[in-house]
Amino acid sequence: MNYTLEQSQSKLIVKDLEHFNIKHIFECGQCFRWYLEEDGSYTAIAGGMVANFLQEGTTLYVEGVKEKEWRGFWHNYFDLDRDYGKIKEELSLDPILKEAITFGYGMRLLNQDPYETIISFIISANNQIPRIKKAVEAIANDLGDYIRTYRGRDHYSFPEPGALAEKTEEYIREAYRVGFRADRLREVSRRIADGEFDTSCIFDIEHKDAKELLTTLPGVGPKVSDCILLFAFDKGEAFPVDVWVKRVMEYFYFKRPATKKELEDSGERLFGSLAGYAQQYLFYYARELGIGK
DNA sequence: GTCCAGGCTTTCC
DNA sequence: GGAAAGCCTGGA
Repeated sequence: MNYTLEQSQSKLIVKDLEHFNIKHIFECGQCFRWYLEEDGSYTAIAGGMVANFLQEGTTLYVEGVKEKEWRGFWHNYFDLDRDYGKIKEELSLDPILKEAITFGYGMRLLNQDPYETIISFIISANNQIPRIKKAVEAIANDLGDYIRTYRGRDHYSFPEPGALAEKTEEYIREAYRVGFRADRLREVSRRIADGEFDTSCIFDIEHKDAKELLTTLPGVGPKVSDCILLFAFDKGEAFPVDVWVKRVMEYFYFKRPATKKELEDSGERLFGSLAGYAQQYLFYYARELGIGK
């Protein structure tokens, strides 16, 4: 993408951002480590950094990030090498998606840390976004490294797998309020820490095989697996079917109740290799408008 | 092999 | 008090 970077005193100014809206990006449910500040800016923790983003039009004011860090981390985190204009054009051939894209025009799929994403989405099962955010934050505050204090809040990085693997199920359940998910978090962390499960190889295998491999982890079913693949492993064809996607697909496309398999297959059938992008536009659209509820 | 009901922790609306 | 970005188990 052709944008320009400017360093102005303590802030980094990113100009001429296209297909980029910080609210759409953080509030489409793909990421849990962010805070909406009173001035409408977003503070996010990623890559061992705490950054604050305030968007005005196509300009982004960034606090806490140096130019080198933007180029070395945030550029890729925000998926800025991808041509969203082309993706949106192709998906807009579908009239329903055209509407969803008009609504969430600035959504981008973040490239997030694999382990943090795996843990976050195991926690997401049968859970609500505010609670998921609290649990992820509690884990980081307890086991992560202190980064800095910003607007009165202390921020910590997300820990390495070994840290959670060392804790007991009881401790994890009570300290982070994750209920029945506690032992899954411990076991998955242990497998990754011990090298039993190699996350890096998932980048190199195709979506279907990657999904099968991830679902061998306790707490990772088809939906959670597709979320992890879409948000951390660059698998744009992954189509996570959650309650909102079920609602929106039944409401707009099937116009009747659909089976689990019909819903899972509909991503590839309707949107092909862009199913994951379609899913995000539809999810944001459905949830913000309460469609099918 | 596939499908489905019931249970699961806790909090938020 | 029901619902929540579901998964796991057991049984048909």
